[in-house]
Amino acid sequence: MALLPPNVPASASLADRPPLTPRALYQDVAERLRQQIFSRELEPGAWIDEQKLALQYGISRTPLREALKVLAAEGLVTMKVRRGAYVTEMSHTDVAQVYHLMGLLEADAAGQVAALAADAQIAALQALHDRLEAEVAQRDAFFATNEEFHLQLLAVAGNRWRAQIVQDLRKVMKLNRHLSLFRQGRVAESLAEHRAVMAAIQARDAALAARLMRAHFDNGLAAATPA
Amino acid sequence: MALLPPNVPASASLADRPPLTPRALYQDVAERLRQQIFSRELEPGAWIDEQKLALQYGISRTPLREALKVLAAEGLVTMKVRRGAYVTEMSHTDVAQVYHLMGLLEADAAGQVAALAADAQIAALQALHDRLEAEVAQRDAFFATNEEFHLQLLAVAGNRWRAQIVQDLRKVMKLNRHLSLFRQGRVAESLAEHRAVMAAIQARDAALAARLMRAHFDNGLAAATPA
DNA sequence: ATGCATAATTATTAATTCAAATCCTTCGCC
DNA sequence: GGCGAAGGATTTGAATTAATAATTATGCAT
Repeated sequence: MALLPPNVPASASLADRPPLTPRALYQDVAERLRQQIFSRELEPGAWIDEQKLALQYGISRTPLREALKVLAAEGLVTMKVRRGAYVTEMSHTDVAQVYHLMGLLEADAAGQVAALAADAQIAALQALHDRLEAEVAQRDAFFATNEEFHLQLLAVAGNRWRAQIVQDLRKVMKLNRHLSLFRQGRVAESLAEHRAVMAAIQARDAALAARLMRAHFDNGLAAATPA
Repeated sequence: MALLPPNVPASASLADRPPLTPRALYQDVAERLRQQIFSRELEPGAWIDEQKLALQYGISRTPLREALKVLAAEGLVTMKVRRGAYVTEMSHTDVAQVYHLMGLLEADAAGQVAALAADAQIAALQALHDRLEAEVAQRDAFFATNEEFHLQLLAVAGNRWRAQIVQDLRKVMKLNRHLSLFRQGRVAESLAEHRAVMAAIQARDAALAARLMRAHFDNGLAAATPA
C-alpha cells in the first residue's frame, strides 16, 4: 500500500500542463501505467520492458523507473532483483484477503459516518446512492458510481490514512477483472445491501451500518469465489 | 502504505553481499533513511537534501531518489513538487487515526489467530508473551519484544496484505517518539491487557480476543493523548 | 550425444550531465 | 523607508551514458 498523504494537488482537469507543472512526470507516468495495467494491456505476470515503454512514452527510463517504484509500493507491480518489474499476479487467496480487509475498513468507516457525519454529507451520499439505483441496468455506469460512493464514504469518514489504504486495495483488486466484478445476479443483491447500509446511516445507527457494510463485502466475496 | 508482497528475499544474514546482490542499492538506502528518520537524525518537517545525502552515503542521486519514492509511498516522507522531499509531520489527529486503524486491523488478526492458528503457533506466541512478562523492567527490551509479538501475531494470522499495512502504520507511528511510547504507568496496564488477549487466544475465543485487542489499542491511544 | 564451462550479448542498475524552476537577494521606484 | 520586480544562485527533475550482472548460446571434453 502507499500511505501517502495528499501530495497530489487534485490533478487539474484542464490541459494546463505546459505552462505550470502541477505534478512531476513520474507521477503522470505512474498513472498511465496503472491504466495500462487495469486495461489488461499489461497483464498480470507480464514482464515490464523498461526500454520499450520508455521509447513508447517518448521519455527516458529515469522517470519510468521512479514510477515503477511507486507502483511497486502500491502492490501493482513486483520488483525482482536484477530482473526488472513484473505486473503482480493475485492468487485467489490474495483476492480473499484483500477483500476481507476492504470490508473491515469500510465497515468501520460506515460506522463513523453514521455516528459523526454532518447531515449535508449524508445527504450527498444519499444522492450518490440514488444515482446508483437509477443506473442498475448500465453495468459500467453502475460500477463507476459504486466506486464513487465508496470513495465518498471514506472521504466523509475523515481518516485519510484509511482512505488511502482502501484506495490502494481497490487498485490491486482491479488486477483481476473477472473476480472483482460481480456476477450477473449480484447487482440486484448488491444494490439492496447498499440501500440497507444507507438506511442505517440515515438512522444514525453506527453499529448497524458497520455490520451491514461488513455483510455487503462478505457477500460480494462469496459471490466472487468460484467454489 | 506500501502494499508490496514479499519482494525482499528475506535479507541474507551472512556477509554475502559483494558476490551476489541480494537486494538493490535503493532498498539499502531506503532502510538507511528509515533508520535516520526513526533516530531523529532527520526530524519531522525537515527538508531532505538530496545532494548532501548522496555525498554522505557515497552514492549518486539516482538510487537515493528511488529510495525516497519508496519512503513517500510508505508515508514516511512527503514529496513536494520541485521542492524535494520532507520528513512527514504527524499531527495529533494523524496519530489518533493511525492508531485507530492499527487497533482495528490487529483486533481482527487476533480474532483469526484465536480461531484458526495451530497449537504450536499459539505456543510460540505464548513464549513471546512470557518473555514480555520477564522484561517489564527493561523499557527497551520490553518495547522490542512487544513489537516482535505483534508482528508474530500478524504473521500467524496469515494475511500478508494486512501484515504489510500494519507494518507501514507502525513505521509512520515511529515518527512521533513521545506520543507512541507509553507513559510510565502504562507498561503494567499494557502488560495486563496483553495477558488477557493471550488468555482469550489460548481459550480459542475469537470474539473476546478481538475485543480485548481493540481495547488494548484504545487504551494505548487514550494514554498517549495529552488532553 | 550430452553436459558443463566459458564467452558474448542483453538488460538492469547506477552515475553524470543538462535543463528548468523555485527561492532569495538586491536594486530600483514609489 | 517599504514594497515590488528582476536577476542570479541553488536545487529538483529528466536524459544520457557507463558499468555490472544475468542469461543464453556456443564449443569442447567426456
